[in-house]
Order: sequence, then C-alpha cells, then structure tokens
Amino acid sequence: MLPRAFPPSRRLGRSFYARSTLEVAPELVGCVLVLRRPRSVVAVRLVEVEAYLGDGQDAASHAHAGKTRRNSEMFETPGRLYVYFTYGMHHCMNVVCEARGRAGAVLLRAAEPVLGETTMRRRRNRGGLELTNGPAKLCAALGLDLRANGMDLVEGPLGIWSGERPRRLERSPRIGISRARDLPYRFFDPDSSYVSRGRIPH
DNA sequence: CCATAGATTGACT
DNA sequence: GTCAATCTATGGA
Repeated sequence: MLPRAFPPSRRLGRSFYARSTLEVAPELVGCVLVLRRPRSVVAVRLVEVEAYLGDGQDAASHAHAGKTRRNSEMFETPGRLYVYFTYGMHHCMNVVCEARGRAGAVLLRAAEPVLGETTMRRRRNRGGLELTNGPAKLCAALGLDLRANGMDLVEGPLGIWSGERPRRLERSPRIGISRARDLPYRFFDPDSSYVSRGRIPH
C-alpha cells in the first residue's frame, strides 16, 4: 500500500523532456522515479545525473557519431527511456530529451530509495548505499534491462514525479569517460550519501 | 580507508 | 580487434 502523500506531486509530461538536455538534467535531481510492477512498487529520489548531448556536440556521447543500432533511442520521442548494455554485464538507463529527431539523453547515475527497499535488496543482493549509488546498480535495483529500452515515462508503469528541489545542487565533469572530460555535465545533490563514488579518469 | 585487476559481451571501426 | 557513460573482490596501509 502506498503512503497517502504519494506520488509526491506531478508526473512530468512530454513537454518537460522535450527541451535541451542541459536544461532538463539539473531539474531531474530531486525528482522521484516510480516503477509499478504487477507484484511490486519501487520509488527512488534521483540525486545524480549526467547530460549527454547530440550528434557532433559531445565526444563522450553515444550519439556523437550519429545514429546507430544501439543509440537510436536517443533520437526518438522525448520522455522515453534509453537503456544500454556495457562492460559485458551492466545496464544503464537514460531519459531521452530534445525534440524527436535530435539526440540527447540524461544518464541516471544515483538515487535514494523511497519505496520498495525490500524489492531492491532482493534484486541487488545487497543493502544500504550499495543499492542505488551507481548507474548500473540503480538499473539493477529497478530490475531494468534492454527490454526497457524505449519505455515511455509519460504514460505507463514507469514515470518521474517532480519532487522537492535539493537544498544545494552541484555540477562537475562526468564520471568514467575518456573523452570530453572537461565538460561539466554532471549534476548532483552534494548532501546525499547515495551520490556515486565513481573515479574521475586522469 | 584506498587502489587496482578482472569480469564478459556487443557494438562499432 | 578494440573498447566500453561499471562493479566487485581482493590486498595493502
């Protein structure tokens, strides 16, 4: 059973996502991601995200060299999910931004558990900060894989609700990339202990 | 606490 | 063939 004051506010609509990726990314921090499944509900508060821009503007973006089979969802309808598989075993999830036909996405890197912690512990086989303090950990805690690629956030079982703005918001270069290391496209709530510990490459 | 090596596979050059 | 928007175990201070 959900708490009475849940969802916390308003579900983000198509127009929220259909803007420049760099505008959307910082606004996602503090929002609440909810996934309703037949036998479980999980909700997390987003505390760390990264913007990845379109074709030619951002050397670290999957869309940098144009549309391919893997990244095609980055060019699709805003407000959908772009999930990719990496390092032979991990999935990471992004929120698609920009008008359809223009690439852009926000990687969801870390979040705080709000509801369904038991479900997440089972999926992660771990607890505490290890539940959701990294992009692949978050995806695993939600039980999402490539089958969720293209899932709509505006309608259906997966959605994002606006939440209380974080007291502070910081930005920095992105984690774990080897190109465009100077671009400050990572946004996070410095007061959350769930922010990922990702190493910054030299 | 910190640093590092290994895992493991699909996408792309 | 190379490399990846990462995680975990392990070993040392």
